[in-house]
Amino acid sequence: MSMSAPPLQRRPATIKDVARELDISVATVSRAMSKPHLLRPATVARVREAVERLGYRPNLVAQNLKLGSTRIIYVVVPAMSLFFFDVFRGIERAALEQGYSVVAAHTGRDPVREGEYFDQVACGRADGVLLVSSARLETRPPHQHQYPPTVSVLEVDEGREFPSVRVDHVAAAAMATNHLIELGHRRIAHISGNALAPMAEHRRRGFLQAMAAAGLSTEYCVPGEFSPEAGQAAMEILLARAVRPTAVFASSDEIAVGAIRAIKAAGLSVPGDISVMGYEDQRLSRIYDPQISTVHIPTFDLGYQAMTKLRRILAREPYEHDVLLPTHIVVRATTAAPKQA
Amino acid sequence: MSMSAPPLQRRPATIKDVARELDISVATVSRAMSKPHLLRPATVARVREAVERLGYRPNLVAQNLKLGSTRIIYVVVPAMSLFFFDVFRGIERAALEQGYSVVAAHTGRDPVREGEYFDQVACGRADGVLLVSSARLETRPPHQHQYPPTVSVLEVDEGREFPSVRVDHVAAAAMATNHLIELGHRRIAHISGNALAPMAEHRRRGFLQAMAAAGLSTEYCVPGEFSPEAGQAAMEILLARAVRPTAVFASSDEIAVGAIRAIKAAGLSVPGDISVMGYEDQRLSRIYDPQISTVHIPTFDLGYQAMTKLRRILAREPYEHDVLLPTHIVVRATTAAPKQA
DNA sequence: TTGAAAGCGTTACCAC
DNA sequence: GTGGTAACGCTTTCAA
Repeated sequence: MSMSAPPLQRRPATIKDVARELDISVATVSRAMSKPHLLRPATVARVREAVERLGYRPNLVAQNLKLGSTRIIYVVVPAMSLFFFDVFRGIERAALEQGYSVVAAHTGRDPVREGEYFDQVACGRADGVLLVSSARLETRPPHQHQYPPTVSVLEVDEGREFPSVRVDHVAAAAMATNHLIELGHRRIAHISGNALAPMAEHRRRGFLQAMAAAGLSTEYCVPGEFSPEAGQAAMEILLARAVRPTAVFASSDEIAVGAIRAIKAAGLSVPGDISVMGYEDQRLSRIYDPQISTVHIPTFDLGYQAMTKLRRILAREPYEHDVLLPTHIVVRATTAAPKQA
Repeated sequence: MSMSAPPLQRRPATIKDVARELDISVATVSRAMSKPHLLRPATVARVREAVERLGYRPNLVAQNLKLGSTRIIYVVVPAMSLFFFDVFRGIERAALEQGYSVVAAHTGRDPVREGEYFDQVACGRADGVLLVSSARLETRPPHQHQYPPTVSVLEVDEGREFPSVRVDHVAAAAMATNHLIELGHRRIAHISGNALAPMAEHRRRGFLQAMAAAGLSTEYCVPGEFSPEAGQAAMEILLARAVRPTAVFASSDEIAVGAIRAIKAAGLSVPGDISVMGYEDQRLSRIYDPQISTVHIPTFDLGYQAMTKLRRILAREPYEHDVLLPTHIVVRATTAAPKQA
């Protein structure tokens, strides 16, 4: 095995090196870089040449320290799923337009790591955070001291009450449940998402409300996780019941995929024997065979508007605290009226 | 619409505030934070209390400037796909163990943005970069001055020759093609990935080599992109041929999904009429119905080992320049012998 | 065990 | 137009 020696890394050139090289002051070099209109064009040209020759790049860390701003935004995401990355795309677009850089900080739904990223930003690493959903309040470690400018995306953050751009998951989940009820279903199951995710809780709540309003039993409500595997396992449990449900509202499209697998594996058909409703309208729900009926969440816009709001906050412009975006149902091939009404 | 006023943000406490509060020197406060063993326990306790009370957090930017290190790694990813995020998970795990923070920087396969992230790191924003695949050489803007410590993951970066941890995509793609050949297929198609992605090019090359070695025609090799939509469109073109292929090697699982959709839509069956081979072994290939035969790429290990290597480089320890990890074929439900041999 | 002060690489104010 | 220099918030050497 051939080992390489560590590469010799010469010290990067600083503003002083450039100034010394040209026998001018560092102030002039600095101005040539950021405010060239204040200088004689000839001077700017000389500096540019020397900068090129020495390979000088301004040290961003020093710049940040002096300026007190980084123009970086941390996007804190609980998990790496395509759903969250659709939100991220919207954020990225807005950031690009507004002169910010964004980086994604992944927490794996761990409140401790979430706290660490908040700390980094509070300590000057970035100007603000976009919190894409988050951990449950009760699982969080006690009292962070002071939060950096933050906007919640996709979901309110109960307890901290950050400004938000979100959808009403309770209402949207109720809407999905009502779609099933209106088709004529009475025994409707729900497979929920991760116990720690507030979004999962809110979707479950919407299901319970809609069922209660229709006077239906909620005995088919089972816990799950945001993954096809968990969806499949939960559905298998549901199928083992003496009296099976005729429809299931899954807390996400991924869960729906798992549920459909389980139903097919049991020799039943979708939606012939059992209807399946997803949530999120991920690309997966359009691609899957059969295509999945689901609830559309305007992920891109959510991200775009959240970043825009954060910019306003940082610029100390007025903003609306809580912004709600609309959702709607997308009926595809996995929901239909029950066989025997 | 109710507008909130900008929140009044009091200046965060600095080390000086704490020192003044206790009438001690900033040096002592600094030591109490990072080298408490050098101080009288009573002093440390007093400082701790004041820090708590004032809500002081050391400014990381200032710390970084002084120390010349951030302990942050930028993970530069070309696209937000689950495939890349499996790699990211491995990186994260290693970083956690080794005391680094990682953030994901997304380029959307844009060489300009890739360059910007490199610049940020070269200017001190992070200690190094993990380049997960990258843009093609010819599409890159000319001469960046000096690269920060970088490790290529998943693929070599031709032209810049960073140390790497990767797989041999040419060999792996040839392996996949040979699987189809060994099953008895002769008219084998290939749908390739994004033209700008080196990985797509290498997989295509592997296909061409294997076909040439078997003396088979490569007339069914068509361009595509790493998405189900592109896979579907490409497959439709292939199906319109006078003589159809009996098997197709897709450059990714996502492309395979699209191809399968097109085949089914044409009233044909997989693998009865046409076999489909994927690549990457994403979770999708296990979840899809039918489950997709594919090439397994050890994404997690790739990420883990790349981060470990980068740590060695930063610590100026010796390391192996180019590390190759093995791949293998996973035969599932989409490949079989052709109908009429 | 603690304090004074230099210095990390910038920017911006105040002179000239 | 350009230069000198203080300051951003921290760590660390040197002295005491």
